[in-house]
Amino acid sequence: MVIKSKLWIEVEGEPVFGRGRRFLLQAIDKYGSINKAAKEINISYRKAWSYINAMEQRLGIRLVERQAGGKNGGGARLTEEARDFLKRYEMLEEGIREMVDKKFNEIFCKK
Amino acid sequence: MVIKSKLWIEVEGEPVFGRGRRFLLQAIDKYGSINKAAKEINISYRKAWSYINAMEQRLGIRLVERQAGGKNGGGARLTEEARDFLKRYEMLEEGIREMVDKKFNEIFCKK
DNA sequence: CTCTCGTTATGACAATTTTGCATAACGCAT
DNA sequence: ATGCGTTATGCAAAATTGTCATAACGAGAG
Repeated sequence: MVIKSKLWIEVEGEPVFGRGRRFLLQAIDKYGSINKAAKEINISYRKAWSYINAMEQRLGIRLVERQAGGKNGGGARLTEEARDFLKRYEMLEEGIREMVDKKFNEIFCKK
Repeated sequence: MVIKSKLWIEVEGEPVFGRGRRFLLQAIDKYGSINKAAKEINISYRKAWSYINAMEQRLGIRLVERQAGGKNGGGARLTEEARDFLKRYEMLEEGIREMVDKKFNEIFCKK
């Protein structure tokens, strides 16, 4: 029996950011490619692309600069806005999971 | 832009308890009927029934005593185990949402 | 005894969402 | 021109979720 928690941000009732999207952006930053990033976190390119589009549309911010074709086939990189958003989200997530786990253990396991 | 959080308990990778199931059990306790409880929280009886079955099977605990037919057509009531589980879950949930909201405001709204 | 009533119980089908596949377009390098 | 690895996107398949219809139940009324 394990505890799970999820944290996400919504705009107009639609999710725009959460742990999965965080990992996706981080991986894009690491590889400079949506394709490689999607492989890294085990989702399809299709899904990654959908995520990015939805995020950008909902937030009204450009998060990922993309180029199809060119050197090495092209690639993608994060905008400054994306980095800022990512940084804040990381701060938000920090400590929450640990707190939840601790509480769960106290209540369901100890006694 | 709003923050959302979710908390649930899994057994063998399958969800067995969360906020929705909590409301369901509480409503069953209140009305003595799965049917009425489902209406109260706006889910179909079918879904409520599936939730209960899955919970009981995964936890290996009987949570809801049911009777079809009889006085008033029958009904359902929580077992002691269900009440205990419910109580612990309420303790677990308590304070977490508030903490998340506070953190979110500090990070995303203040500045 | 038979009928009624409001339940629980379940199967079958419909609708929606998610996932995966195929393919086009791009632009630099060779 | 051709090849390469990307981004971009339509479409179908698969999985999930929701809805509806209907059976069974058992006390109580008549």
